Amino acid sequence: MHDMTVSWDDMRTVMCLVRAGSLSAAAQMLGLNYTTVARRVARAEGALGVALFERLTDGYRPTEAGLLVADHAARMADQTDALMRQLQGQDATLHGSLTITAPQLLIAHILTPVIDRFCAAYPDVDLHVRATNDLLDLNRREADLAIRISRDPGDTLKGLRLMPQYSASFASPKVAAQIKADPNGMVDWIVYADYTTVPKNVDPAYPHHRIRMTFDDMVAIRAAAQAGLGVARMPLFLGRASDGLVQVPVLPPQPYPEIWVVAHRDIWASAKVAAFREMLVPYMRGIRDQFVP
Amino acid sequence: MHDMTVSWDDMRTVMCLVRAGSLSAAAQMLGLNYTTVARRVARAEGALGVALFERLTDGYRPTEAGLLVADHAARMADQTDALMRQLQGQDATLHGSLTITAPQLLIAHILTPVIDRFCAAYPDVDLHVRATNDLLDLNRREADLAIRISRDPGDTLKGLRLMPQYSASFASPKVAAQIKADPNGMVDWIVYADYTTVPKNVDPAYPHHRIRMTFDDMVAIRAAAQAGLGVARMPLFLGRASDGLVQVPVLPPQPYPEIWVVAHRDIWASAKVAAFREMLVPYMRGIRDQFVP
DNA sequence: GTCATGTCATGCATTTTTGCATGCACGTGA
DNA sequence: TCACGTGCATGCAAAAATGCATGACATGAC
Repeated sequence: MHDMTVSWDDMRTVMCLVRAGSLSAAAQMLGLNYTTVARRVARAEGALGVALFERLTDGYRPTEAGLLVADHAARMADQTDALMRQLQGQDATLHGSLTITAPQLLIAHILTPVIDRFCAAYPDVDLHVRATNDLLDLNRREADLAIRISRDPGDTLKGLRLMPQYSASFASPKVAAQIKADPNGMVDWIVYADYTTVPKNVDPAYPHHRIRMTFDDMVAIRAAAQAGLGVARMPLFLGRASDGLVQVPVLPPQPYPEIWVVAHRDIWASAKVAAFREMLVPYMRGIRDQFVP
Repeated sequence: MHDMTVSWDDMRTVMCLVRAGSLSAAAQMLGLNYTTVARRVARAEGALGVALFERLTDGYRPTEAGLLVADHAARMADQTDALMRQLQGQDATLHGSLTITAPQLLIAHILTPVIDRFCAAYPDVDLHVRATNDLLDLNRREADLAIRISRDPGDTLKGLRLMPQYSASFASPKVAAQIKADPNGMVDWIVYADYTTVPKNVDPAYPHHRIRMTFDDMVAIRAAAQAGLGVARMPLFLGRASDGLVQVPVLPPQPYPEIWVVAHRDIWASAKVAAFREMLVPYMRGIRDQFVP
């Protein structure tokens, strides 16, 4: 023991255990049995001659040395991520796996035709779609290509602006009729997350506003608006595509974050990513009027 | 296959194979059977879905992808090296392994008393001495501490100047007597490696010189001088300490590269390295007159 | 041509690693 | 207090990785 030669995979295991906090969680990350994690960690400690964890009843807590190992292993993981990207970037084939991500509602209302067409055109590509509002880490290849609603394509990422976008106010036809009948009445708003104020730039013709409720999810906001609970601000494409909603003039169309397609520089030009982009970009150009007033 | 999850140890194996050029050489580097190397490489290729090597009759030649993997693995290796140094640097114990390196002749004629004393004072330290003129890579922990004859302590290394040093000309007593008897006679030189000229700054009282032979090793040069084959330039400490050699005035004492003790910054302050330094430095101060005129 | 030496591939036995099942310790909440 | 969940250690059997032995092939020396 104490020969200072550790298996690199054992270092990776130590890193996962530090991050996960318990043997079983780390094992799940690695797709291993937790017993194996425990044994690998013990082996690493033997090889280094240092205790890397304190064994507590509620889990493994890293020592200073354990944190040091995990830190260096994290940088090794960065190297493997970079390698995978570069290999993927060199990949000139149109088969194998391609993972894209986009916000839930953009996929549901806008992107399904492109996805459908892409699958038909490239049947050998194994397309994975991750519909989430979370910003997946393209550096770690959680996705190869992302369609994002954001002004910022990101630092190590390459991006292309697909579309300008506007938001406006929408409500159920009944609520819309009430507002039209009585502009001086109280307008009830359904707002996103922790916004505690009514949107700015509302039309002065409608002087009275209040926030009736908040949600942290746009699907829920839309459902509430559809149910007649109030007025919601949302992107034009979404309000227009939603049954049971009509645009109301309370909030005139406002600029909203643009739609971008982004990918890591390393894989931007790879065959599968390029093929998807070449289908996506003209399609989005063709439906521009769904996004602007 | 082709799931893009490679074992880190397999990446290390690929790196070694790229560097070694053949399965057996790589296996020796890793302390493995060459069959294992071949199987790990095959497994990595399967996982990445890319050929990493061309199998030729005279060895494995890396493809572009293979070089890419090796490159990233090399940076991972840098991380492990840094980790080992930092762990070692934190080590406050006075037992375990300590590796020092110094030029062969410096050890033989100067350092043995220090080494002896150190082993006596710290019997729990497992001292390894690497007597070589090669500059071992302290970044890769080929040694923990080095005593070097060089003006430059190195970039990421920390150094302390131990001693200024001078060289001079030495020869067997018989040759020395001949030169003294006939300063105008031909002085035969034994010079180092590919030096094709007689040392500069020779005393003008001895006008005729020629290079009789060259060696690439100082031990051999000294032996030749001792055998009466000619005059050799060497550090003062070496000529003075060698039986059968006397200083000759052909070349007056010249400044020679200084003696430094160097270690990587990360481990300079570690207990064992510090303990050795604290024994080495005063000892060298006390024998200064062996090195200067 | 023949031999020696280097390379790699492959089948088989051994060693090592891994997963599973069981048992134990320590909390939490009924 | 007692059941229950979570987290860990350990013994044993299955699975995987490894080493060894053999054979094929190319190259260069004689």
